[in-house]
Amino acid sequence: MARYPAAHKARTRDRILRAAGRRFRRDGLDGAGLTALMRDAGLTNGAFYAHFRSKEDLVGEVVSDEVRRQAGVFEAAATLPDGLDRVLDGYLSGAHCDDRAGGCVSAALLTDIARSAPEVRSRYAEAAGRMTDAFRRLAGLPATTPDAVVRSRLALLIGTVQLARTVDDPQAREALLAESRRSVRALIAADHATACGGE
Amino acid sequence: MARYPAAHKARTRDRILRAAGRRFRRDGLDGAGLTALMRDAGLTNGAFYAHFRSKEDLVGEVVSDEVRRQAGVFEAAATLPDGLDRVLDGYLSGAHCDDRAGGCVSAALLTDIARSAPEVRSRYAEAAGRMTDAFRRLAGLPATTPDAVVRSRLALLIGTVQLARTVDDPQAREALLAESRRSVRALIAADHATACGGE
DNA sequence: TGTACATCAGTGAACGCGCGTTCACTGATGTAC
DNA sequence: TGTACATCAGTGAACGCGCGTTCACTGATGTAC
Repeated sequence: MARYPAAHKARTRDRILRAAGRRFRRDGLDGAGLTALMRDAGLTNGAFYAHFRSKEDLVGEVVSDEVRRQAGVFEAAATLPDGLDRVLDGYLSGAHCDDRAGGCVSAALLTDIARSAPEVRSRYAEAAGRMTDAFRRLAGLPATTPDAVVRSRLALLIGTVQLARTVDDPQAREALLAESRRSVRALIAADHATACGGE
Repeated sequence: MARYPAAHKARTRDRILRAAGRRFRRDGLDGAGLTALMRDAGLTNGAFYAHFRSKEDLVGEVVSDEVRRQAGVFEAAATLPDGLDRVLDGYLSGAHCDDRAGGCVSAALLTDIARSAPEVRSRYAEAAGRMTDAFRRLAGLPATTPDAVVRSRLALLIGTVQLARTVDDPQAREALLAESRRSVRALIAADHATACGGE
């Protein structure tokens, strides 16, 4: 009995997931083909089905993975004293707008995800729960702050980057990003007040 | 010389635009095929090229048209005393989330649009300018309120509906919508204060 | 009013292409002896 | 240590299909006489 080390296949699978993550964010879930994305991963098309049942299966895995990655960014920043400022400045930045392939999956693919198969949507929703919890901690809000409040803050981040990506004029784009940075800070400050003082 | 009345072709073109608007919002810009969408319009595939140069041309026209339609909704509401409340309650509603094919094109297709050809993006941006102006008036804000501020409010509306569409639990979805209704009202109230008071 | 006609909106088959998927195979791997 | 071998990750050609697009054509139209 001879086998490749178990880690080998897992690493290849990870390479496919990462390549797919970039392709999907750049070209859309429908716009990215398996052949191209397998070439990005250094493989040929046929190897795909040794790792995933179907393209839809891959989409679910990628979406779940990428949302968790974003949650990880929030979690990592939450250990820093100025973590929230760093995240807001980074997320609502021209650099993030320019780097669709490497940026937040929600900002790049949320409308694609919203019309995907139920399984993809529910995998997104599950991972988004982690992202919500991470952002709550990052914002220094108590666990009693409802999910809906935290999600609404995230919706502002996500919607802003999407809209900013359609604005070609760099100054107008930066002004939009800056206004949303200001707005989300104001909303979070009010959330703190609500959490402390009640109503 | 015999011709169909000029209005005939224009009406057919409009039927195609409306059918495409629904298909695109339901299935995505890549996911909707011309054959299906022409069938929706009561025509066969071949007739398409008598009305549009290419699918990309159609996408540009549809995006532009649909954003203007949304701007029209805001403009119409602006004539009512409680127009803003009506729009916020309608836009940030479960009904809007459920009606992707008939709802706001930005909420249904913004990530698709953001990665489209430059011409599609610029047509979106141009029409979005009208939507911004309409929303400024609807919110009762003065013309001096910067585009960036109004756009940031729209980003919250758009992002919220997109995110709400991934939330399956009806109560959790409604809570998110309600929180964003509250937040956008608070932000607009602050915008009024800023416009009046300075700073 | 009735008929022949030029126009052109719309038809529907066909095109090449890239898609997701399948499968017979190749060849590098670690193991057994 | 060296060789034969079973495993299985990965190859690459092939599949049917639906895509966007083209084009020779059909047939309903309003006009000319």
